[in-house]
Amino acid sequence: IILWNSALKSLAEGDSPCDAIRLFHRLCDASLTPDTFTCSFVLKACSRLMENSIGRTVHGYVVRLGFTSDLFLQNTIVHMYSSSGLMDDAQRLFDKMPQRDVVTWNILITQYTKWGEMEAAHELFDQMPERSVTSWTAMIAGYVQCKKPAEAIRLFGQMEEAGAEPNEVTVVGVLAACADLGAMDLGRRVHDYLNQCGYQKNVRVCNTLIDMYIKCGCLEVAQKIFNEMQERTIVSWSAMIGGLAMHGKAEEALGLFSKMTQIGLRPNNVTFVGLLHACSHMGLVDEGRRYFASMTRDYGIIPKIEHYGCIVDLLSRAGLLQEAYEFIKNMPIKPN
RNA sequence: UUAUCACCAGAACUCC
Repeated sequence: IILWNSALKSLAEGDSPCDAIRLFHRLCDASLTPDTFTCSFVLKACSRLMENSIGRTVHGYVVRLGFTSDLFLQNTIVHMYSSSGLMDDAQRLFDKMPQRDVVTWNILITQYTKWGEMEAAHELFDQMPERSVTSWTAMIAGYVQCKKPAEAIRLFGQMEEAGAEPNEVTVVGVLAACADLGAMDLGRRVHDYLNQCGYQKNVRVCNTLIDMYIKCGCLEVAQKIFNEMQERTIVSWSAMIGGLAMHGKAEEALGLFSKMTQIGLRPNNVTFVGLLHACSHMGLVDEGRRYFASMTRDYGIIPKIEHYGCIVDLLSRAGLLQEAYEFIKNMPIKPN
């Protein structure tokens, strides 16, 4: 069963979680008895696929196998229901659980925020017996995601008052809120703080810092952080390219893009939005068209509505209205 | 041997 579990784990965490479910069925057919680990991996696969009907079946197995007192597994089930849209089922299970831990609460809080139900999330947050850093972070990130950055920052203040230590993930949320608000003063303070903690080595932290400085109009600092990063991801590059475009530095954006491809990093669809945006603001019609073509030809990226939007924008700004109109009429996807 | 919670980048319109 251990071997099966290991295989299940990697499938559940890989890019084809439905294979984990298939394997689980084979395991059952082979009349092996799943243990708690087995169940947790299938449930994880279900969560990732938003497969709540299979998830419910697995929940049934868990009950039949007598695993209901395993808190770890119960939490996984709460996660499965809530992340796949069945908040009511999740809440019902939560309500009748004989014991809960901070993770149980965090899961439900996070999922309420994901579905935009900040009031419900906050109510749970107020009710929970003890809060971990994750609880605070989940709420802060939730407010950011719901476009309430001021609330996020207010909560961050309360977190400090409560004496909880923010970690890397927390600061990402706070920095994102600063970016949305253009609150560079607080952003800088957080930046100082994270330098002291050594968090500046974290790629996601740096990416968010870059984004924050860009949104606050401080391109130089963003660029400096980008240059000094020990390791960059596609997000780092895309943020920087998009930032340069945002500030009218199309040449530099295009230059950075070619540097990126030279080192063999593959752009993704977001990178192309930034690039096309740069072209559109500089009136680089031909370049824009070339990048648009290269996107699919060289990188196999299927353009989405936002890419078509960029081209329409590019053509229209350049005064090529007729062509823009033709382009819309010929789009293979439905224009919005 | 293995399991559960939080975090990063993107166009156009409006406002700033």
